[in-house]
Amino acid sequence: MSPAAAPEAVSAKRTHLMNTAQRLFYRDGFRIVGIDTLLAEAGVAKMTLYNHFTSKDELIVAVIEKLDADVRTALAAAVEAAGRSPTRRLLAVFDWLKVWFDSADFKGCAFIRALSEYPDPVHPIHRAAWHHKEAVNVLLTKLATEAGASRPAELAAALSLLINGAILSAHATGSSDSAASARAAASVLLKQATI
Amino acid sequence: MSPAAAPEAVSAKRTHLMNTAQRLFYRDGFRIVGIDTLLAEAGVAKMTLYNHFTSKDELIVAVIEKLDADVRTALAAAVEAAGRSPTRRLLAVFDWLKVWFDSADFKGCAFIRALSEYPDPVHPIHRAAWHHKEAVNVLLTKLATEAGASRPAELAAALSLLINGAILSAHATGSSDSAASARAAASVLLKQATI
DNA sequence: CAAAATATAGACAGATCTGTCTATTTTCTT
DNA sequence: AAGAAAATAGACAGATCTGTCTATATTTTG
Repeated sequence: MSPAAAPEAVSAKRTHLMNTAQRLFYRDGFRIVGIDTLLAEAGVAKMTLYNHFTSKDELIVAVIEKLDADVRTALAAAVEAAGRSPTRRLLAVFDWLKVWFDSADFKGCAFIRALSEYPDPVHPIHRAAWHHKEAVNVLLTKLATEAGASRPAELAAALSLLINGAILSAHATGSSDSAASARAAASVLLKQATI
Repeated sequence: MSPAAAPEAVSAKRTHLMNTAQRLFYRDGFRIVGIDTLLAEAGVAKMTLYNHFTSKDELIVAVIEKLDADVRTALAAAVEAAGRSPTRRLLAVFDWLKVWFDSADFKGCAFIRALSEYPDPVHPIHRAAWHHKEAVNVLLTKLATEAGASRPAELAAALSLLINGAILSAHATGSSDSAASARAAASVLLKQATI
């Protein structure tokens, strides 16, 4: 009724475009998927895209930021579902990884792939992708603190390395074994950090 | 004199082309660097390229395989230079990482970036890149065995995750700190594995 | 219902891409 | 010095790319 009553869903077309973009970019790659392919798949006119985004790069950044929010929400939910034991909560991250690795359309990490497709560290897409990894690291630091690690930031840094390494390995091998390797290593590091 | 006397250096032009390709691909990316750009930079005719390689993809695979050999040689040398202590030899890998991260033109790992630019796991470029990571893992397993790890393959797997995670982090942050994080974690895991 | 905002199809520009072909020149080998 | 092999420049095809523009149609809003 009054202005600013309905944020509306931002725009159905915009959302649909971003969903299709996310799916195609993840399946085939950011650079290889062209605007025309995306528009045909989404069934949306070209000018609609360019009315919502000034460029393909801006669309990619928007997709990455949306995915960042979604992944963080899912990860936080997985941690919550693990109960109250700080150790279990921390290790739940690695169980969550395994489930992800075993999912049908798993093709690595969209953020890591974005970092690599846009290797210039000052590129907005590169930065947006890394921002997600930093956010996850903040969560890990919190979990490490709650688990009583003597130097939580240090433990979280190591866990981040294990996680990203495990994602890479799972992508290349098609196996989810790296989740167990990472979990086992994380468990050792956690014990060592809480002595 | 007799046939097969001189493998020749395979071909000076071919080598020069591959060197230029490696440099440009690493600097800017495999997909973004076009054949024409590469040829202009190398000062080589297009038909020379297509006489040595059937396609751009084949050139990329050749570049990756050459880089694989070079990196493995450098890594082995770094290990040898670390002396005879098995622990020192294993941890030398992480010191070598730090030097690499701090080098002027460091832009992440060409193999990881190739994996991400060609995300389809059956793509020849993806496979060639992963082959390198497997070869490094073999070296790590050997070092873990010599260091007396009870389950060397398990330790090597964890070290591989730390290494690849550290490379990603160094690329995105521009800092070599992740080498120290990975080294510290590796040290803990090694001690735990040799109790 | 009328006005304003949004979406449409599709042509278009201009650049780029990989790979092929040809005709000429340079380099190597004997 | 002569013949074979390798490299050259550059045109060319045909496809693709991002982004712009226009004129029409649809949807939303007051």
